[in-house]
Amino acid sequence: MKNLVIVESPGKTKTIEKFLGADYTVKSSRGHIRDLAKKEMSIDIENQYEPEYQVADDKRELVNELQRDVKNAEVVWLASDEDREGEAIAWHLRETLKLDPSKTHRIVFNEITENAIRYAIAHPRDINMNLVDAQQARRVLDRLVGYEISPILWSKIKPALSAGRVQSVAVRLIVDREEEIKNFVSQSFYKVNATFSCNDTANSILDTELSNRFETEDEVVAFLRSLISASFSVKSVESKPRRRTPAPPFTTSTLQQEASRKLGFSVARTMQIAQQLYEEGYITYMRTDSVNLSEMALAMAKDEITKSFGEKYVKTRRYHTKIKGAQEAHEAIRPTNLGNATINAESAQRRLYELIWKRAIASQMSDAEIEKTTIDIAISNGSDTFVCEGEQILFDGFLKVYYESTDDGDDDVHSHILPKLNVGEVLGLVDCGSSQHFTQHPPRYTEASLIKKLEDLGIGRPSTYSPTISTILKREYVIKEDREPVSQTVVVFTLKGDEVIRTEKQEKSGSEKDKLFPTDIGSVVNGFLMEHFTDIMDYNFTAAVEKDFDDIAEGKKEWRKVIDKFYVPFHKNIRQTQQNSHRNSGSRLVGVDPKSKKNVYAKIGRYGTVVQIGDTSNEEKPLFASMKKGQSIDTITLEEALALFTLPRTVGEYEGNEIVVSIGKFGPYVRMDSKFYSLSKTDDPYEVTLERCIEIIDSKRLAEEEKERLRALFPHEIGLHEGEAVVSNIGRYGPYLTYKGSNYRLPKNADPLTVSLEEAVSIISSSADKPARGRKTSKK
DNA sequence: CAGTGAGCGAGCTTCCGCTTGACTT
Repeated sequence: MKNLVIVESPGKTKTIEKFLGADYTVKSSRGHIRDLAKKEMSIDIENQYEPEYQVADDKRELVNELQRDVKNAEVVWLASDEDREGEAIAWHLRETLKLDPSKTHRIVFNEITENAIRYAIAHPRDINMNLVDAQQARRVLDRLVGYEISPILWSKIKPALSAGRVQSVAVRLIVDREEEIKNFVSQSFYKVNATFSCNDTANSILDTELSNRFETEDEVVAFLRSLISASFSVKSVESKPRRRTPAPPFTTSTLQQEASRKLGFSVARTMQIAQQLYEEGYITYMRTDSVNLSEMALAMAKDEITKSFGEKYVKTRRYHTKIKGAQEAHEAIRPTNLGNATINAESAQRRLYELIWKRAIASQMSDAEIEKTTIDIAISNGSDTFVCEGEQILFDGFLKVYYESTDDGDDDVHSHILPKLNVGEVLGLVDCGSSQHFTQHPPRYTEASLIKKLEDLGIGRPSTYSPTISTILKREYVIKEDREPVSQTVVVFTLKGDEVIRTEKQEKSGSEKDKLFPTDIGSVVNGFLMEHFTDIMDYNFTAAVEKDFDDIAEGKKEWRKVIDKFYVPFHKNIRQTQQNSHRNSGSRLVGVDPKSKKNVYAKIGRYGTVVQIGDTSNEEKPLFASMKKGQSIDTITLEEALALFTLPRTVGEYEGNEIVVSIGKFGPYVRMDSKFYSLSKTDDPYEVTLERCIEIIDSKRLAEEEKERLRALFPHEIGLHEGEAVVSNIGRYGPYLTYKGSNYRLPKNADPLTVSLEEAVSIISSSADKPARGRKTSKK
């Protein structure tokens, strides 16, 4: 082997190998190959913050393999991404693989085309140690923050909690927003709407809203009364041309937002499906902060748009990133082949692909031209006007394929054509009324809108957005929940002839789906961090340290000095907080238990939120009970708290045995005759009836009998193939076949009892070249 | 497999950013 090229992502190796020919072997590092050792701090603080790096266990084999390849290569080309992390990966490779500097080159390309790669090979450079140092500073800072604050949380609040530069700010955003919502005072106001008739026979009805809004019922009634003797005429008709411009092609964050709004995908699901599309070669890399499209992509888009929509729809646009701290090592997310408007794949993949295609294509299309018309209608005895707005799309441009959603759900641009009217024309009032509205509190975050906010603040990176959400959910700092709409009384006034009629109606509003709410633990941890680590919780902390990292990358600062300047006061604060702060369980006195006359508290216990009867300082040990889902320290009532102590609960008898309901390690259960039966998610252990318990017991027995019956049928021999038995079976992961000691997965819905021998053989032979998951492979 | 929570003390937990495999019955 003459040349060894090492890139980050294995998805790229085949293509690059094809471009470079037989003299080059392309391998991938699969991201970072080594990191600070996981155990303990692994930073020698006494020795200028010297990091202790270690190859992770699951990277050992890969590193050995690269080591062998390096021995056989004459020249090694380090082709990791062109950003801070990529530069560090190249350096770690050089250090770990002990590469000879004279035979090692650093190259970068941000586009996988033959030209770009050949150009890169022709223009190698050295590893940029300033950039590497900036990465080391970033890494060391994050470790110091995370590994010094987290243990304080363990001792002061609860074990196994965590804090970090990114996750703690993400939680703060959610806690702060909840606080805003709690303090929000809804104001009521009245809108007045009127419908007029005119002489345009094709379009004779005009829906309008009054330019003024009212605060009180009296004002509304007075205004509506004044209309009884009024006449109405067209005061002005104004048309203004407007242009709409397409959104740039997707980055990780905008893809997550749109997939959430348009397809209802969670952030994790979007990334999983995007990964599949990337691996199948359908799209470019999915973790990127760049909106840039390659010249090749621009040309492809132009072709496709010309072919499908005509030349008028083409407008080549080059986008530039405005996001803080963007590193732009990759292209924007786009289809690899813009000629494919869709793909033949399962529904979720296809829908995500189509979204990516539309967004990329639309970004290269002409502006939409819109005419916006505003009609003002004068009231003869008043100064307010009724206003009507309409839009007419003169040229649809990019709207032909794509319109970006907003979080308010205003999803479409459509023509709303107004009647043709002349100034001074007299109009007839058809009907008029007013209804009460309420100002809305700021919206809670969704996964995707939280990521957008973090991105705007320059916090986190495309590769960590989804894992950050997972972390704060896993730590139970936040929960993702729905809220049912609440019914509200709304006052409505209608002008009927000479009378103003007041009515009331019920309106539902405020329903929420998949929103992020802080938990008790999230609020308590946030409060603690805000009190003791104000600087790290500052929304601008990351932006400030990024400035330092940039200075290191430009050689203006030394990374160890930057870290020292941060660490000395930080560590002093850590020591003081450990010593001086009190244990913080978020405890609240709920009331007094009427039976025992002891205090009842709600607080964070070792395993979650609990209610406690009695004080810990007393001789007697207090009683504890876990809170139910949905209950919280702030809102639980004494009654609810005391109700938690009714478990274990005897609900009755069945077959001569006592039935007891309680909550165990694995959730709520029914116990009878020392056997356990889990309650389903919808059953409430405090409420569940004897009848329902019997139903649960019986259905579990039935299910077990059915299992027994099936077990007796398997393994099932389908027949012989080349003298060897083909056997079907049902395992933990669905139906599968066994043949010659290997397993082959059957399609999900296939019936392993009736599957024919031919089908089975074809499954076995077709998966011979690509091993199915779970198939036994020969071990070395 | 069907707790725990006080207090004693051992031993455990934790960060952010790069990137994909593990691979079962």
